[in-house]
Amino acid sequence: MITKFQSQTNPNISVDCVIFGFDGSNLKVLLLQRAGRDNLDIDDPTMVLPGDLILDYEDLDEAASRILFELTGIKDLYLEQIGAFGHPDRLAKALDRKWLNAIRLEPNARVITVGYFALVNVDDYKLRPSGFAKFAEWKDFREVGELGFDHNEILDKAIDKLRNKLYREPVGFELLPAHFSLHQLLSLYKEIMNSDIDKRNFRRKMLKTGFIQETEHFQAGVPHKPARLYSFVREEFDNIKQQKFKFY
Amino acid sequence: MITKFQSQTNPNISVDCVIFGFDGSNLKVLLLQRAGRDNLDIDDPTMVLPGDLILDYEDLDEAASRILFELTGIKDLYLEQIGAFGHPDRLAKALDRKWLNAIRLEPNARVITVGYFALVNVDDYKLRPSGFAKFAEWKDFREVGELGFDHNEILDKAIDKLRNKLYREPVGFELLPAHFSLHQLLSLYKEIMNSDIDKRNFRRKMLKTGFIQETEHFQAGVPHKPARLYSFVREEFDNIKQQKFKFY
DNA sequence: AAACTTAGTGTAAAAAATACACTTTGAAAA
DNA sequence: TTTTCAAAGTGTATTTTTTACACTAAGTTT
Repeated sequence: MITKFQSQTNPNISVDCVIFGFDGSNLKVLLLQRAGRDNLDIDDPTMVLPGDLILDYEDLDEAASRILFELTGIKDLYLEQIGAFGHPDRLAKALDRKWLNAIRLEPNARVITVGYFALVNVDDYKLRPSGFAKFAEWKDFREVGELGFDHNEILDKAIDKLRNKLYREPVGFELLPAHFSLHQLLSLYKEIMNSDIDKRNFRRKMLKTGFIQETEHFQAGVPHKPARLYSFVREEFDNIKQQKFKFY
Repeated sequence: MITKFQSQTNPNISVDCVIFGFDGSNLKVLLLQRAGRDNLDIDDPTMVLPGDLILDYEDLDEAASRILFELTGIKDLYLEQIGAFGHPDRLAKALDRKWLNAIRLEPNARVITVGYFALVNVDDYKLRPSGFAKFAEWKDFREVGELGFDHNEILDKAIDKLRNKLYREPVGFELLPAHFSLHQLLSLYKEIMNSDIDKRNFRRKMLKTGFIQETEHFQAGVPHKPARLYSFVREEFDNIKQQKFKFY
């Protein structure tokens, strides 16, 4: 990912992706170990977000899609820009510099990065682990340590954006399989929003929205009453979307 | 603005600012005519958002502040990043190319721009019109025509962000004088949100928030009962900010 | 003093949010 | 086959919020 096409890349602009996944109880972030053992002989255990310099004729969104595809094999996943990060010292830590010197054609170039967050269904991801998977790790978002570059800042912003988004639109479905139980959905909301939500009220409210559709499928292989599975009907949501205005 | 410091600028990264103002009934955007008559002999009537390449050791926010200061003389104004815009063809229109060739040291460089929106109190702005003012224009945001580069796209995104922001936080105060009537505030909300809002309900709701404080000042020079003026108490808002979670 | 213009106010009805606890169902174990 | 276990699934009453709606009050101008 890193050394390929280096001559066609723009040395000043990169894209970094925060890939969120949900394992049923915790919100996870996909992290990479910066120095893949076999690419390089520098010993650098730093974890980072997946990212790369952009190619010369590539739009920013395309660059993000490319990086995500190379990493997960998933083509159409939910992707949203977080914003640009451009502090002049964002690449100034000692280990960051060492890595840049080993890897980049222009290690001293100033780089602005554009952050993205992606939502993936972890099950899909497991289907085609890429060559990177060996050095990739799903990490509980609350337990992420110090990352390379300014990636902690990007991650924080991503979480913020995700919360804000979920507050306004039902993006949570992107993190779940096509058929999910209301319990799964509730857990997801609780986890992302970091708050308790009443089960009965949640059900009522969700079902009333009209974009959660009952299916004929049920949970399987559980040692208790299996829950009915539902699916998300995007069209219904799109209809409803003309939200009422509500101000502070 | 444009020719100054050109050798210290990064040729690949610029900042563009959408400056919003409110004249009491309409939301305005500050536009510049791209070719200042006395700088250049190219005849280019294209209107654009104020913007510039960033300086080598300047953070993105700093660059936006600098541009805003140079233009308006205002130092501390509300500023928020919109995001990065990087389509490979964003500078490809014929007039855009002509302008770049006339102005830029590296006219063919790919440029990613980072958009910002700023909220200013138009009264403050009037106090110190800069040298640019002659070629600057406050334009009703609904009546902006075709701008240079991809600036229409940036403007659209800015309006979107502003609405979203206002939906969640009382940023409207940034557009008003320190003392304002509830009527002014209501007009502002109606205009930005593009919707009718009931006067009595608005008053009640606003006053109940606790961050609108009654002052002893009244409107002056109006041919009718003068309205009481209020002020915004940021601290109160900050206290309240731990908003309840509400989902779709 | 009359006319004009905007400021400023209250109530009732509907909708939404909240708090709260027991029964049902299927699988597994006894 | 019965019992146990674990999560699924359900309803109601109260409070809060939202909405719709029209007249009086207070200055200024004529």
